[in-house]
Amino acid sequence: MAKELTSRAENYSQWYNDLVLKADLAENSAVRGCMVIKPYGYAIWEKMQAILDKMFKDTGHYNAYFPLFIPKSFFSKEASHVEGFAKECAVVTHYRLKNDPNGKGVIVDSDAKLEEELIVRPTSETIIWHTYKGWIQSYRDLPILCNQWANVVRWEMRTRLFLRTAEFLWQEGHTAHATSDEAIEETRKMLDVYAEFAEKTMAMPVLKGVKTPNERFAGAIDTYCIEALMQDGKALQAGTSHFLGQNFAKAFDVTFTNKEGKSDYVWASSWGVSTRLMGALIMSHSDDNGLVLPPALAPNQVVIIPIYKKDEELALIKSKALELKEELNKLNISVKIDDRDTHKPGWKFAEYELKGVPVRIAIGPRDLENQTVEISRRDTLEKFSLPQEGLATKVKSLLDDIQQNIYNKAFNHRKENTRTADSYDEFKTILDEKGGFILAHWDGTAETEEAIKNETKATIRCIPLDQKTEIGNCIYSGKESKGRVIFARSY
RNA sequence: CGGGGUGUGGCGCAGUUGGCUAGCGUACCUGCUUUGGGAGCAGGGGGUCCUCCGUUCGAGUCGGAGUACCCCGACCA
Repeated sequence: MAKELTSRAENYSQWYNDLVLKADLAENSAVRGCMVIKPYGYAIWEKMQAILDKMFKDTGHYNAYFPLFIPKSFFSKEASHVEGFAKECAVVTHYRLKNDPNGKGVIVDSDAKLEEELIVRPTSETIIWHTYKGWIQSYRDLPILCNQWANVVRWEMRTRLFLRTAEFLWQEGHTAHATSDEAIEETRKMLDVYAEFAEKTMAMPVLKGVKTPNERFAGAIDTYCIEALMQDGKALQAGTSHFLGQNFAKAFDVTFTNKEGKSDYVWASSWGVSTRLMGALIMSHSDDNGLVLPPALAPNQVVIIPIYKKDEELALIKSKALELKEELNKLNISVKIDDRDTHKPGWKFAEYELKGVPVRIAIGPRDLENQTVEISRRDTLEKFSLPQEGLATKVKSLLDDIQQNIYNKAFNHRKENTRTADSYDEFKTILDEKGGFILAHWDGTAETEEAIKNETKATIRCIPLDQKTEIGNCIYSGKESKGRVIFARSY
C-alpha cells in the first residue's frame, strides 16, 4: 500500500488532511498559511466556477474586476465594518527593494515608504462602493449586479487546507439597488442560488438561515447563510449572502436621484462562496478509500482501464476503449483512458478510487471474448459486468444514480444527526456524545449565545428560514422563546 | 501572543549511557519474471542529520541561542 489513508473513524482531521494531500488536490506552500492548489484540485474548482458563473449570469449578473489593494483609510469609513472587522490583514508599507549593502540579497528600501498603507483586500465592499459612487447618479443607473472572481487574504492564526487559508479564491457579488425590497430580494435570491448549487451540483444538503447579530458580517443588516453538516458531526458555513442596507452607500456617499426627483442612498447586497466549498465537498462524501466526487463535478466522470498480457491484446482493447469513449462523449460524459504501461491495473484501481472518479470501466481479454466490460461505481464500490452493446446510456443513468445516491446518503446523515434538545444538560450530552445539528430554544440575547459558546464551543449556526413558530423556554436562561434555532460545533 | 511537541535521503520514521562506514519502510533508477485489486526477486543512486555557538579525543546524540513547522488556546468579516 503506497498511499494508505488514515481512517475516518480514527482521526477525522488527519484523514481529511491525508486525503487532500494524497488525492493531489492541494498542499501547503512555502508561504505561511497559503496553499498550492494542484492541477487535479483546480480542475474541480474550475468546474464549480463554471457552473456557478452560469447561474450568476442566468440571474442577470455580470463579471467585473476591482483592485487587489485597498487604501487603509477606506476601512475607517463604515463604522460597524471597522468595529467588527478582524484586523488580521496583510499590509503593504513599501513599494521598493534594494540590494543589501551589507550582504547578499535584497532588503526593503526604507526610502520607499508609502504615504498611506495599502491593505491586501480581505473582502472588497469598501473599494467597490468607492467605485460605485462614480457609476451611480440616477435610478436609471440601477440596479448594478456585479460579481468578481478574485483572491482575498486574511491573516488567519491557524489555517487548514481549503477550510481556512490565509489566501483563498472566491467570488464576491456586490449589488446596488434603488429600494430596500429589491436589495433584500437579491440577497435571498442569491442564497437560493447557493443552496441549489450545493444540493444539485455538490450533492450536499444545506440549511438556509439567518445569522444572529453576533455572527453577522460587519456592516450588514442581515447575513443569510447556507450551513452544511460534515461527516464528523461538525457544521460548515458554505456560503453567505448579506443585506447591507444603506450602510456602505452612506459610508461612501453613494446617492441617486429617484423617480420623484429626490435624492436617496443606494441599497446594497453582497454574497460569496470560496474554495472552502472544496473542503465541504471532500468532507461530505469521501471515505477511507479516498475522495468521492459527485459526477457533476468530477473532472473525469469515467476512467477506462485496459487489462492485458500481450501487446496484441492491448491493441484490441484500446480500439474498443476508444469506441466506448466516443459513444460516451456523445452523451457529454468525460472519459479518460489510462493505457499507461508504467502502472499495473490494481495500482490504477486504487489510484482512481483515491481520486474519486465516479465510474470505472475495466476491459480485459475476458471482456473481449464475452463482449462485456466490468463496471465499478465509486460511491458503493460495487462491481458488475455489462454488455458493451448500449453501454453509454447505461453509464449515463448510472452517473445520474450516483449523483442522487451520494446526495441521499448525505441527506440521511444530516437527518440522523439533527436532534432537538429541551434542556441545557440534554444539549451538552448530545453535543459531546453525538455532535450534529441541535435544534433548541434560545432567548434571543447575545449574552446567552456568548455564554453557550464559551461553555460548550457550540455556536448558533443560523435561525432557519423555515423555522416553525413554537413557544418554548431558552435552554440556557429559561426565558421565553418563539422558535428553535440551530446550534452546532463548527469548522 | 500564551502552553506543549517536532526538525535525520522525495515522503514516513528509527537511531541505546556521546563511539567506529547514519539506518529502515516507501518512493525513485536498471534487469528479468509479472499484469482481473496498490506485483516479486536481484542490483543501484540519493544525506551540509534545521542553523549558529559551545562542551569533548570524538556530537545526529549533551548544553545554549536562533529558526521553521505541527498540536492545544486566543482569532476566524
